[in-house]
Amino acid sequence: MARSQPAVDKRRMILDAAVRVFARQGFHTSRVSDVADEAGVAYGLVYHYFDSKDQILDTLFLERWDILLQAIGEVDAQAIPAREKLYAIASFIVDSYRHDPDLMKVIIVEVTRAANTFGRTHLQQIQNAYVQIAAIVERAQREGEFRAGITPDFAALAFYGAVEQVLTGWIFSLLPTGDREYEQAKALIVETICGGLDRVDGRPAVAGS
Amino acid sequence: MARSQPAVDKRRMILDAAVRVFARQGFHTSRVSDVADEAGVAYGLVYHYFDSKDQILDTLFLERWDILLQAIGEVDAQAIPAREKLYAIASFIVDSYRHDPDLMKVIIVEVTRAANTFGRTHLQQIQNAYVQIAAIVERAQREGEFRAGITPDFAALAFYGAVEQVLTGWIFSLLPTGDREYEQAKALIVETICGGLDRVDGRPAVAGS
DNA sequence: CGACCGGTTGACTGACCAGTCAATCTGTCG
DNA sequence: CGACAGATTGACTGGTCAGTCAACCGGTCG
Repeated sequence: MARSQPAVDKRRMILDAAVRVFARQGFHTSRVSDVADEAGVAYGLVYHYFDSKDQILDTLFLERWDILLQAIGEVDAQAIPAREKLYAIASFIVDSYRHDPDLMKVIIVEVTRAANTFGRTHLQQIQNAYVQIAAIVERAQREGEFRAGITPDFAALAFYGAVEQVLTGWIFSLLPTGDREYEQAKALIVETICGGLDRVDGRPAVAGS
Repeated sequence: MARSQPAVDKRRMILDAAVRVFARQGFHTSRVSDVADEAGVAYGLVYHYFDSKDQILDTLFLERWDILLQAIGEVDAQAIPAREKLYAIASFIVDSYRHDPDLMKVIIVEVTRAANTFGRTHLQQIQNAYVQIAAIVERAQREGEFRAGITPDFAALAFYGAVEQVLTGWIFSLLPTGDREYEQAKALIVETICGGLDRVDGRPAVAGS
């Protein structure tokens, strides 16, 4: 068996296995032994690399959320309309789901939407995303792209809420999945939040797919 | 001690105690003995009235969700614009929170947002709400009040997502609470989802409080 | 009074599982 | 080689609770 000097990264294998197990069974019905088995590793090794079962989930969440926050920051740094910024953020999150649905499922279901369990610990981190989105809205209002009257905090909540709700719909098979659906969702999220549902004379309807 | 023939309703006392305990500690860190103690009742009596700890939560959820579904149905039966229907639904949910924050916290945090635990069992029931909201949107589109192009399912998701996200904000103190805030939230949810964030010439900004 | 019964009690049990730890393995370096 | 260090193993322990159950209580009825 070809293996490099430091051997295969067992820590990484445990994290990857944990994603699969947590996605399949849910965090709190997963036993540490399930994760060890899935990783093909002895029970005790999990505790060589992690202090606790919780810490595994913390690690998964923080790794990914940092990437998200950084992506939002980069989007915001570009000189493009706010609507396009929101589209880029929705895209990033949707594509994250497309690329690794199990990981996103775990993060959303077990952390983000579980605010009284793990979310509690990471509330600050989660809120960072809202704050960044609110800043985008606030600037767009100041510059006249978005109308005033809707508080930026609120708009951020609604935007993030829509994104999370759509992912949740995919996760629990309430919505069809697929490349077409992913692209359509990005467009519809932005179109709903920015354009609204109201019919406004002279404003064209959204183009189909 | 004055007590009527059938004695005080111990079953109800257990349910009410459960709401307080689950809201305070979260469902899965609450012990059945915590609920019994809070209700001032012996441990075993809980199992006289309920088959399991889970069934207590199921009961709380179903009781309340039925009321919500019925309220949505009644709203939809009225001959008023869709925008007002959505406002009435948002009002109902927000007022439910105002009236009994602990109960709504438990329902949202432990059931609605916990789709892989309890939500799984009640997915159908939860989805009923989406379906009813989508029907409102669909009709409004057919009648020209809402523009076409945004699928009703999607609009329902975004609307419900915004409401749930706001409640979550209150529950975890990310948003200020209070009568003013509740009224403002109702208006802003509807204004965001129906009116959108975009500035549209000739459309007035939202009035303040 | 005495039998009966639903409501009520709380000690107890059985299962489960996170986390520990002593032993073993593997590789490296002098 | 031999000794040391870090990686790896998995049996075991301690604590936690959900759910059970045998006993008890207080009212009702014949």
